[in-house]
Amino acid sequence: MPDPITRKPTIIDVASLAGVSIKTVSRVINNERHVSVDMRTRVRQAVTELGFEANESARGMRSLAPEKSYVVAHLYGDAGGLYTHDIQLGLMERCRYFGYHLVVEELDYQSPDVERRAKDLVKRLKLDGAVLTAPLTDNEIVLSVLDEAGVPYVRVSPVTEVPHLPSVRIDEKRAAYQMTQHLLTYGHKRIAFIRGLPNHAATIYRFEGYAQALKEAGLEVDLGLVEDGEFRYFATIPCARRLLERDEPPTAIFACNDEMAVAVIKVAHEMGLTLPDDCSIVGFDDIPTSEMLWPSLTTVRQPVPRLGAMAGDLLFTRLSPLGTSEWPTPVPHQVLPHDIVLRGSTAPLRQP
Amino acid sequence: MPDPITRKPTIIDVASLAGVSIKTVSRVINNERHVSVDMRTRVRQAVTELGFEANESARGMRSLAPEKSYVVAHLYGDAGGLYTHDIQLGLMERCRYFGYHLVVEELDYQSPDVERRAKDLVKRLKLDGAVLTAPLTDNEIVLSVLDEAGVPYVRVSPVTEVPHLPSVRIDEKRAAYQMTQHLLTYGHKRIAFIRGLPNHAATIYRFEGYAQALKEAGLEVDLGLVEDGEFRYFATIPCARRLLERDEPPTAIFACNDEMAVAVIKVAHEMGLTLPDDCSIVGFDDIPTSEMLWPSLTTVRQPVPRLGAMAGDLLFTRLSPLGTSEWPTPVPHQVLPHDIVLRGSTAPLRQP
DNA sequence: CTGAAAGCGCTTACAG
DNA sequence: CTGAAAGCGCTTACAG
Repeated sequence: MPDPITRKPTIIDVASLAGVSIKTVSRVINNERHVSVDMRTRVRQAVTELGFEANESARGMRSLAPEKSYVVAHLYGDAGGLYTHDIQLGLMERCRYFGYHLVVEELDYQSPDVERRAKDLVKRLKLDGAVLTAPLTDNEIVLSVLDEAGVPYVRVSPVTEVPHLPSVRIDEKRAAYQMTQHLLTYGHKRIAFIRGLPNHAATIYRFEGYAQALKEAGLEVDLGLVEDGEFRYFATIPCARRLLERDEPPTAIFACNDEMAVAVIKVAHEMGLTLPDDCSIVGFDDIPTSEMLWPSLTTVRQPVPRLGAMAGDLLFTRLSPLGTSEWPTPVPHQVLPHDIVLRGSTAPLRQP
Repeated sequence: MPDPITRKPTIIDVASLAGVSIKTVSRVINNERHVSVDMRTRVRQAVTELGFEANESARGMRSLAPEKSYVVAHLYGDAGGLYTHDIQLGLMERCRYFGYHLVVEELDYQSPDVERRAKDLVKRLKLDGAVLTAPLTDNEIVLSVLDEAGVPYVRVSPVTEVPHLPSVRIDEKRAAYQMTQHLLTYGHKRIAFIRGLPNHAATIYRFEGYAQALKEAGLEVDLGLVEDGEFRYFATIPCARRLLERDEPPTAIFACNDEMAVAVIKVAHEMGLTLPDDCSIVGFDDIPTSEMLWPSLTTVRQPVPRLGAMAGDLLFTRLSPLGTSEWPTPVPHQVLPHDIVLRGSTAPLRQP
């Protein structure tokens, strides 16, 4: 017989110390009803005295209700960027509040690896839930892995809204429409647009808003003024150069995220242009850098950490003990407000 | 008897289908030796035919060797910042390579909460390992929780090196020394220094390098030229203003991270100073913004993602099947190389 | 190389 | 309100 001091105490040790059956111990540690106060006290005391901790494996073997893992995942598809980090910041804050832990997983949506990795994640960690950001929000493989495993998830800014899948986003199209109107109001007519990666709501709807504003102003989208910057600084440098070196350069440039707008400002500086007089430049997101620049950047403020926090709130409300393990009806589709932040990088069109 | 189609298949189902004992099935699925090829094939076939998956709870109940979780954590103490994100970027890449998942946890080291949260994390997720960044690297509570749970960890840029605890860092002091020398070579003598948060190696050793370079040049540290910017942009704005509005303003400012240097540049612009002629400004880290600025920032390039990746490599090498569950001897203390990146924000001292 | 039996630490289902 | 017994799906230790 092993030394009782070295062995981890079991429910049997607790029962014999408290002088009750193991079933009673089980009832107490699981907070079941129908236990007398006396029993409860004696068991509680024995538990603390022995430092007893229930063996989760043994529990998991018999329990019908699978034990909650208290782990949720943020699944994202694009390596870097402040966007990802800010979503995590907001989500993390809610995780802490609700007592969950956050696992972050970058899934390469173009690789055959996705399915294996997603499945491994779900199985190994027994995920209680997930938050998806672009472009995984619309990735059929990832969604079906989660669906099959019964893992509830919230999509942040999906391309396609699906009625029964909760989502959180801003009104991308309207924001881009308003920003374009701001430029039009300043008298600009030759307004270039720099797109991000395809398959992102941020690219698709922002471009739509831009196009609609032009159209309503009686202007046409000039595809010669549309470039693809992949959301990234370095990819945007040549785009900005092409635009600004045209015979008739645009008088305003709308980059559909701030990182790309920063690249445009840099190129303009290098070319010796005076900002914002020679060219108005606007971005989208309001990353911290935008305010730090000179001139500081006119942009759309998207409450990114709040998007993450809101996604967490939806998830944790459903996962709470009171939750019905169903999404509420109607399924939530939150649209958070954005702001048009006017700063130093835009100015009225200079008269020729 | 339940419908065999709805029930998850067990080792018994596999055994009876394959016509062997459950023990043989156990041997095959655990890749033990001493099983004939014939048996092995029959069992394998039955496993795939039934879609059998071992029940981890049942396994965990008997197994002596605790099952690996394939989860490691990045524990950090300060909310935001690109540094944290870049560490994760590098670490994540190694996680993927070695087949691990990454949980990120922000622990408020000033709250009594830390211990409870750290313990919950270790227990719930059965962490296989952890990577710590400042200021948790030197937090006794967190370290002891990990030690007691037997979770191996790697510290990134700890304040105090401990021989038996692996670490990864750059030579902060030498880098700051070199950067200060760069300013001295340009003829600067009134060089201000902006510190970050206390308890960070980044604050302590960078200041030491600065002080040593001054001393060797026969100069003294003027505490009137030392400010505390908490590593953050907004906290640094008033510091920069105080410095630049002095009767005898510094001719150069060394901010001990880039975010603070960016704030200095912003304030200088707002005051109408010409950069770098009126004031040379340097930072530390080489965040992406530094290159995007105008003028772009002279700084120390710290390979942050590589620090994260290296921490991961140390951890995963120890966790690998071949690992001895001990750190190698001698315990690794990696010092990665840094670069002094000269850009547009520094210039020789203008002769009065 | 293979198998029959015991038992891990709990929860379930049933009886009182 | 309490308990005695069975059994979850595996691995361990032992026997052949």
